[in-house]
Amino acid sequence: MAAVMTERLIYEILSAVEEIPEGRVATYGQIARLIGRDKNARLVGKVLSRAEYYGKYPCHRVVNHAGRLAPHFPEQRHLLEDEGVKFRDETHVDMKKYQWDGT
DNA sequence: ACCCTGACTACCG
DNA sequence: CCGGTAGCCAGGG
Repeated sequence: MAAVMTERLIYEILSAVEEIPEGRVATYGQIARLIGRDKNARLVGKVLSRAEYYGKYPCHRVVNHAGRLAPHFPEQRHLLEDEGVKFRDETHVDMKKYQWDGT
């Protein structure tokens, strides 16, 4: 049963990620909140780290609360810049301007 | 059940 | 939004 719940969790997380508009970014906490699990931000990260295994989703549009890019995901910056997202430095997205409002 | 781990976060300072 | 600290909770061994 625990496995079943995980599968549903994965589905919910990926569905939420799929809603992030192009050129916008969301935080792990935001995604967790969207699926009604605001305490499970870390789990969101875990699922996204394996997202490519489940299918293709815009996981590059998810960053941490400070706009920091995900580790072990070198292409993330390039993918975001291609959508017009500006960076304040090598590793941080300008959250003030590009964080998705959830609508 | 216990312990460790992590693509996290809220809270200082 | 930097750095350190302390909660957090599902997974895997």
